Amino acid sequence: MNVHAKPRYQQLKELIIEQISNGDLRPRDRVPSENELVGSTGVSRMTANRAMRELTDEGYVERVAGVGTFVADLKAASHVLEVRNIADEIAHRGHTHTAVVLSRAAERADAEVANALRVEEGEKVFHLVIVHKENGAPIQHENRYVLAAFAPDCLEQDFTRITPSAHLSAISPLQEAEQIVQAVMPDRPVRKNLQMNEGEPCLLVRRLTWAQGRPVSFARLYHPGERFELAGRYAPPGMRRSRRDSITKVESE
Amino acid sequence: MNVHAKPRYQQLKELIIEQISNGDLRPRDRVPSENELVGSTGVSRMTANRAMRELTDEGYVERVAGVGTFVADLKAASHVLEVRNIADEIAHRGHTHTAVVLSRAAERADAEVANALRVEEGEKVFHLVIVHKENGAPIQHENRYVLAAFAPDCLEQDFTRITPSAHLSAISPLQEAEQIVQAVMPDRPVRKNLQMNEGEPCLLVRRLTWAQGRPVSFARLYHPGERFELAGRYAPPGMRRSRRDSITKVESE
DNA sequence: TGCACTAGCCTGTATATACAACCTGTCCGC
DNA sequence: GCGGACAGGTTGTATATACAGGCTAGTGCA
Repeated sequence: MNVHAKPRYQQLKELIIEQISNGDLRPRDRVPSENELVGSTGVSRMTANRAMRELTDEGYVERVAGVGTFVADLKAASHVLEVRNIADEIAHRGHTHTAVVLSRAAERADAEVANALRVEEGEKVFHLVIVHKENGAPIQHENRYVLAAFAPDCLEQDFTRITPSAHLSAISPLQEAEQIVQAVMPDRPVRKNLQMNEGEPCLLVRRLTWAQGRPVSFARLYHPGERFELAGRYAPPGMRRSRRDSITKVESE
Repeated sequence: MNVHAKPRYQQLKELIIEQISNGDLRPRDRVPSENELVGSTGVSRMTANRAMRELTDEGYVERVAGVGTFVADLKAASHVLEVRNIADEIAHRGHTHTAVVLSRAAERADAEVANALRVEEGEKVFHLVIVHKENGAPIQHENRYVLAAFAPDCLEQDFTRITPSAHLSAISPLQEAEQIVQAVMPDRPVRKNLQMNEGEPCLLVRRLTWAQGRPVSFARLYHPGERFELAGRYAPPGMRRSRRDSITKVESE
């Protein structure tokens, strides 16, 4: 084997992907079994197994023990948006991130917050309002509630230097998140804090974050419609494209 | 080995994940080498290799040949939104999808479309305007341009039965997509077609789709702000959560 | 005819072995 | 003192082998 050649399992994967792409193999078609691939390509069964296993993980094929391997149905159009930490995004563009803490307080959860965080009404929470700026232009109005029990020293943090999200991660790795994106009209305080024109819409991201098996933080993130874009790049499972290609972009000025 | 036990490589993965979760292993810490794992757990090196390789794919650890394996840095907050085919989404909710084709025409690409599709100005494209409805309520205004060379029989399709996206997939599997989400105010025709109130914002998804190595379609998808939400659920790489958990949801009425 | 069993293929996992490529620290010669 | 060669550990890949367990079709018996 040529030293500079791609690994065999990778070559085999690309061979199958090529046949799927150009129509030689269509959805539901049977893919040669591992032993057939051993016979036709000369690799060992373990190598064929690895290739097919990775194609399974990547969504190209489906396998049934005892039956065979089949080309997966097209997942028609499933596109992905990646939403990154605001400070990281800004840094990634080489811009400077600053933040202004408008308010920080310990509160009792009202009905809406309690419902979002899955706790009893009246549970102690910290309430933060922060405006994030990119090169001085306001880009995100963060209205966040943090479960006090999870982050007891939350109010002592310097949120001009560390985002609440980063502080939460530092306490315990974030397990998962749910978020909802909507277009809304900002209320007056949000509009003024983001220095938006009247009649301009906001992109609103509502995000619920889990850690240690329970929701620990709920945030409403408002972004000015004219200056903010969520961008995502999607490649089908296994195109071996770096995850880092997904970016979130801001149009500033 | 007990017949009913989980595979050994899986047990080993969970062991490492547990140590990362509870803080025994912290980001940048060194993870035992494959040979050390062989010694401490009794599995073969190939089994340890598979476990660590999958942990790498799933983002828990990073490996450097010749050096070792290290716990990956927390990707602070990287959240994902999955955007699915509109007809699938509606069907998934058990609602009925209908579509109205407002216009279909062969055109020459103007500067903006040509730029988006990376072709020369004047290239032949098909232009479709379709309103998608969920249980009768307009939910998406689709303004799409399709490269004529890629889908020559595009204008003959019955787009009340098959979405343009599905038709494109049928020609050739879609390779990748770029999309940008923004909050905007609709122009008059869009507002009327979506039966929106004046002053109500739109969620605008601009999507560029690749197939066979080149962009083949560019679409602007407008959604009424008050009735539409993009929802995403995110779990860190390797939580073994089904991809299907990610949903896009519409609040209807 | 109908049913149970089995042969044979398939995937899934586990192991031992081997070699290549990569990285780092050390030792030796200049 | 400096630099290069080298040893030893690490990951990455490839193979042969083995056995378990799932599924199907066909055989053969009642």
